[in-house]
Amino acid sequence: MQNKSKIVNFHPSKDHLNGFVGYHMRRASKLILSDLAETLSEFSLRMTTYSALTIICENPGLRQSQIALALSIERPNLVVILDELEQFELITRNKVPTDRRAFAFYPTEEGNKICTQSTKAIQSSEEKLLKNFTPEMKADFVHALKLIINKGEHL
Amino acid sequence: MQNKSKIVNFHPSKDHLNGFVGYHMRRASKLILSDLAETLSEFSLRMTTYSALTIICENPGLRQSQIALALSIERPNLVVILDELEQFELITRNKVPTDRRAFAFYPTEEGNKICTQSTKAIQSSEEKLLKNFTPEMKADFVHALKLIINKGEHL
DNA sequence: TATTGTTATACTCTATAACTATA
DNA sequence: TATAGTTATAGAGTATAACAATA
Repeated sequence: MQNKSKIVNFHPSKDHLNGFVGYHMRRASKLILSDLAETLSEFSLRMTTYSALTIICENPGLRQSQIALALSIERPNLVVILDELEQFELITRNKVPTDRRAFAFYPTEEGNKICTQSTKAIQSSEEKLLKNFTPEMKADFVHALKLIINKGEHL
Repeated sequence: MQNKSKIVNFHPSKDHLNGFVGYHMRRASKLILSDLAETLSEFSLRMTTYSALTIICENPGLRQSQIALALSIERPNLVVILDELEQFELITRNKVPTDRRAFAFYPTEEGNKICTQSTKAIQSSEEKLLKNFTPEMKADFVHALKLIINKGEHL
């Protein structure tokens, strides 16, 4: 505690790290993502498996490459993620009649259930973490994040 | 390109991932941090070594545990980071007379130079990445990130 | 006893090259 | 020739336990 106050003292307005998005992004995302990971662990999910499950629940029939593209996950890494969800019987991997190379993914009943439950859990844990935010601030913040994401993808 | 438009079509307003900070945080920070990493690689720096160098340049005499606390880096991981900066002769590791366990860190002349140069490089690369942001939006965004960081640390 | 810095280690996330089977 | 999914692998970043030296 006495150490903490020292720290606060030496990274105030004067330092030029303060203006940088990337610098604060690293620390803020670490906090948010580890909070999220903790919440999701109750459902045996990770950030990546949760994202994949959700996008499949909301867009049944998606193929692997589409999921990878939508979530900014490299295809090789996605394989393990979908394996995991399939092992837990939250999704099914189905051959596509029109393209024998491809698989289409659908949520199971349990998958839909877990998706809904974990989403609620995330909502309440995020609300705790962002309780200093007004709804408008939160909306602006998410909007800013989306701007960054879309910007980067259209380079 | 034609695949991209499909993707955009299936993750629009309806999906509930949209409201989540964590979900977008993962993708946005990946983009920003990899952009940053690319810029810093010109100076043989990484995000962590850059942060450590900068905080040392701005607060000469800091000790290892203070740096770790300030940057949210675990002490064991910081060892390697400071080793690297010392090898490149950007900082010096000095014994503290009053506490023989501790080390105090100071930037070298070269360290200060690289710090200034890399900071300028980051500024211009961030400006490109955030060119859709007004100065006010950027300030609000950084403010939101800081709120998250301070919130999490005082739990 | 507690703390500073260290070593060793492990786990996760991410990225790339190369393969197979289909198209 | 290109694409979908896969395998193997390597590199970061991060986290924890245990230790030596010192407080």
